[in-house]
Amino acid sequence: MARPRRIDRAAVLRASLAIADEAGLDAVTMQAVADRLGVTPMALYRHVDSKGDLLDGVVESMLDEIPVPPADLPWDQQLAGMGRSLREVARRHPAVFPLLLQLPAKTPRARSRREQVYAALREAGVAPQHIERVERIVSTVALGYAASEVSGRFGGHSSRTIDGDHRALETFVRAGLQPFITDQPDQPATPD
Amino acid sequence: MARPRRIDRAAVLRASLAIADEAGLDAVTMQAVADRLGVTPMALYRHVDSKGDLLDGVVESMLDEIPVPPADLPWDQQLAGMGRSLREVARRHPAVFPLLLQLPAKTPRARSRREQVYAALREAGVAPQHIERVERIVSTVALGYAASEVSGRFGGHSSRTIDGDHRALETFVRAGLQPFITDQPDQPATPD
DNA sequence: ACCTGAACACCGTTCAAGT
DNA sequence: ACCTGAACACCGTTCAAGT
Repeated sequence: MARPRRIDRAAVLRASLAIADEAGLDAVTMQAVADRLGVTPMALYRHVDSKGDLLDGVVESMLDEIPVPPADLPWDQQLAGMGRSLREVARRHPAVFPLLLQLPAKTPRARSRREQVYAALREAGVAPQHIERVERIVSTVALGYAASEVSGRFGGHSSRTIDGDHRALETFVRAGLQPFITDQPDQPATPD
Repeated sequence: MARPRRIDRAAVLRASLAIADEAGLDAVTMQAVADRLGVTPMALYRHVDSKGDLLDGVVESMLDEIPVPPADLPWDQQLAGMGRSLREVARRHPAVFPLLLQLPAKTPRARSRREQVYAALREAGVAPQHIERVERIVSTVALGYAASEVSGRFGGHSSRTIDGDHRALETFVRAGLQPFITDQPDQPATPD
């Protein structure tokens, strides 16, 4: 006889993320997650394969919090907007966010975020044969910088310094892109 | 009566790193580390405060493997050389390397690596008030990119693609630096 | 179909005791 | 000073059993 399901995978991931936000990654225990959902630890195994699978799911679920930027914005504002969103997600989930840099970006969700960056880079005039490479670079700076901030790698600097940092980061990326833009013949694009 | 010490902190960190390289981060248990050193797990606590302390030590110990580049090289070759070294360290220690992005860079060792980058950036002509900021950006791309590669975030692409990626990364960084270089008045530096 | 009780092997950490 | 034996609370995971 079929029972009504009391929890599902999404609920498990949500509870896990909440615990990580409140008490850190080590606090995310099958026991703690189960407690928060009002079930026993064993019940979780119907919805996640293992703790590793649970963690992967939690990390990826953060991608949903990055909004799709309006497509009618200029490319540099689209990129800057995504960067800002990324920082907000990082600050909301400081314990989990850094793991994003270790998650293979081959899931449908990761792919869709990547497409957004492709679109902005195309609009910027980046040559087609460089688009994928440049996306990897741009995404890595944004991700790595946000991760470094929330994991305290830069030490505690003031919010004023952090704001300046991000304006500098935007300047850096815009300038770094130049050699890959075709309609700028004075700066040669890298071969291959 | 003083016994001869059979292990020290350096030996503990070395054994831990070797285990992580061979079998991954999860394989690094107090038991496994102790086994490799021929002692009991409890013996480790005289040399590390906790497992977290052990892991921090292992992560930081990787910094020793980055050689100091010859100071008489042009700045861009110094930077490129450090980037290459970083990639080699990452490939030697794929399980541990990504944690470098989460380690507060305030230890003497991290500070000394940072000074090297400062020196190269000064030689490049980066304005003094931008040096620290730019170092954070440049180090983050290099670290983040190497970490992404070894943790498989980019998926398995061919070694040919990877080489192209790194030439592109160097081009990107060189170009991104331009706005922060004082003796290039056509590109205004960011305010603050 | 979904959840639980009982059980298993393993984990990090402590503390008093040995040399 | 350095290492060990014994013990503790906790961890992820399994499997048969309940509804």
